Amino acid sequence: MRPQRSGASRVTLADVAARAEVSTALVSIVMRDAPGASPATRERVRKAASDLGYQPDRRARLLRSGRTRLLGVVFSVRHAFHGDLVTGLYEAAERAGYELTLSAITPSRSEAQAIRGLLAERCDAVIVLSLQGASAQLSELAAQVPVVVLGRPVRESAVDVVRNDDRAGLHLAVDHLVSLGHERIAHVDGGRHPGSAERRRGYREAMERNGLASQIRVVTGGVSEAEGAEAARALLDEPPTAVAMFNDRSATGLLEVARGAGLAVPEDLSVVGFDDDRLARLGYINLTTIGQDATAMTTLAIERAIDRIEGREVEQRAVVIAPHLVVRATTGERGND
Amino acid sequence: MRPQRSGASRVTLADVAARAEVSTALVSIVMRDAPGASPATRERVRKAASDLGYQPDRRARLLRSGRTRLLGVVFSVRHAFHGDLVTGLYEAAERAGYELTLSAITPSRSEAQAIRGLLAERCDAVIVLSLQGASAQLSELAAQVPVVVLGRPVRESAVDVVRNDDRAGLHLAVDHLVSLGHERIAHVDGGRHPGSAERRRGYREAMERNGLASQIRVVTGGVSEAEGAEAARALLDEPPTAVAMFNDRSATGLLEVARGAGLAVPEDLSVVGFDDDRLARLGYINLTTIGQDATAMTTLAIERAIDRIEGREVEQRAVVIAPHLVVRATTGERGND
DNA sequence: ATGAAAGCGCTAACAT
DNA sequence: ATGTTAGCGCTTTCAT
Repeated sequence: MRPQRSGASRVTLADVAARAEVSTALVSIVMRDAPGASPATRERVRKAASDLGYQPDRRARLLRSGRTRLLGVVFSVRHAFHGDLVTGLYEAAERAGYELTLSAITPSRSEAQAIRGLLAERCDAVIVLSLQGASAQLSELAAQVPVVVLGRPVRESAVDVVRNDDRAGLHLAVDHLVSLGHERIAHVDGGRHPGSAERRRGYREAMERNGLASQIRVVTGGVSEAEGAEAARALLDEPPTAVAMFNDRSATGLLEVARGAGLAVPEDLSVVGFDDDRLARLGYINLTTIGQDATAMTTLAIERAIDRIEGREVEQRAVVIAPHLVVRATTGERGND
Repeated sequence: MRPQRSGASRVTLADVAARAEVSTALVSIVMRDAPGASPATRERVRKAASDLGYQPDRRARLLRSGRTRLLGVVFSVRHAFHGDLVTGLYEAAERAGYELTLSAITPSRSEAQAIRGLLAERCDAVIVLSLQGASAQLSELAAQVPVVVLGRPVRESAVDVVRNDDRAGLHLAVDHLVSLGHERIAHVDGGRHPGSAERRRGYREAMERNGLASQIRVVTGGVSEAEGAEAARALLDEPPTAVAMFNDRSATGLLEVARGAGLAVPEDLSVVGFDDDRLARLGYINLTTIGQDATAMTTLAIERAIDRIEGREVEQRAVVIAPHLVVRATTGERGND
């Protein structure tokens, strides 16, 4: 069977070399901006390449050079925040001279499948944005290739982790509410979601530090709008004056229910989210929230991956990034209640 | 400079062959499930491969065989609906024995850059999910590789298009509202968004067909929640009894404003969205909407791409898929107004 | 059924 | 500065 031509421009280095009347090695040098070619030749080769519409074949290039300068990224199509992270990863990778190859987790494609796909591409390292997935898999993977987990706390000692400081995030949220005069501050948590335990702890610590230990009230929530809405119903019997939510999505669900029940925000109820995702920034939601520094996280993740690839020593496996408070319209001074 | 080992399992075909005591050609045959090996050998080779944790190198494989069986997908990290499409594409590609490689459009990575990245991977075809981007680029691209545009109407005759029937979608929306007794039915459009013109036209046609030409009322909207909210304010002066929105996101914005203004949904106002995206399905939004058949669209897009790759004749460049009505909680019988 | 050998498009030694 | 040559890991004739 003859190889398909598939209508594509199968222009090779050799074609460019022939047209520029030089050797293929020289063309390779020019295309890579490597030293060892006269300006005149460079000029001529570049012209020939663009005349022919030449595109270097990444596979051949990388096959030959042994390393790929390719970073695999596992992400989920369901999380808006992953989109922000992917954005940052592309930027950071480009700065470092690396390429990115994406592999999605979907409802019908598991984290394991996504990772397998990446391994076949011979990435130099893998960055995992997934929120769930068995940690054991990660250890196995880490034996094959350096792994950096982004945003999720993992216990595995074989992988690097870059993540947000969830405890500090809830300290910020509670302190902000306290500074507005609130005392009856509840927390709707993330249920069994990874990270939920740490945010809960941050909430408790901050309440205690502010002398509000007796006011501690944790309601089981979750990651979704619907779970936030459900938690809201549980809170409504005896509404607090403020609530720190597990994330922005659940905060949105709570807002909807609270307003439906006739509570004005922030006059009757102040609400703080977590993530600062696109949702929170929407004009009509305009949610006060805890921002994760996506740029810092992605830059560090890429840096860390490259450190591993290039065999540099790394002092600590986990890097924790400080979050920041974003004040918008859903928090205000405690009213007379 | 020695090629980096990057700590990875650099297990090759040759290693497996050595361990199984056969030739590399035979290992290749077994790994590809190609005919020409005895069951006993197959068994032995497979064992050797798994003992060694062998992973075929896709680049080398594809480099040699000339074609890639690789489909490039350009998508945007900002659109939730693209996530659904990517999900479907993975499934359809797998059924067809093709691999997918993703290239994201982000706020800092243009459609052109995303496409360039794909070309360097020597995909056999490219599927573009982008909503914006210059059509001229697509023609250029189409000269290099078969291109299928998914979901966006394009005038370019050089590319294939698979998309939803937007006009039919608005027919469904209006007919549904009419069947509930509504007459004062407005439409908030998508502004300059591609596809907006066709949905507007569908709305007008359906209104006329139902003898409601005099009730036609089109308000400029957009694709986002904020734009929907703004349109809502424009409508509130003289609220209709029902409104067909450009999409689910803008419908959400409108819902928020309408409820804030004391309008009950669906008692005072019925609302129909468009897309049936995750937003619409959320319990507390529960939006009646027009569903696009993501599965059909993705299956057809993959089919079409493969038809082109394999040089089959294609009867028509554009395929239009029928949408369907999803009735949820935001539409009801017209009240006494 | 199995193996030897050529070569995909490219890069990296080594020549000149 | 430029050319020659030998592979990277795999698939694919073509022998056996």
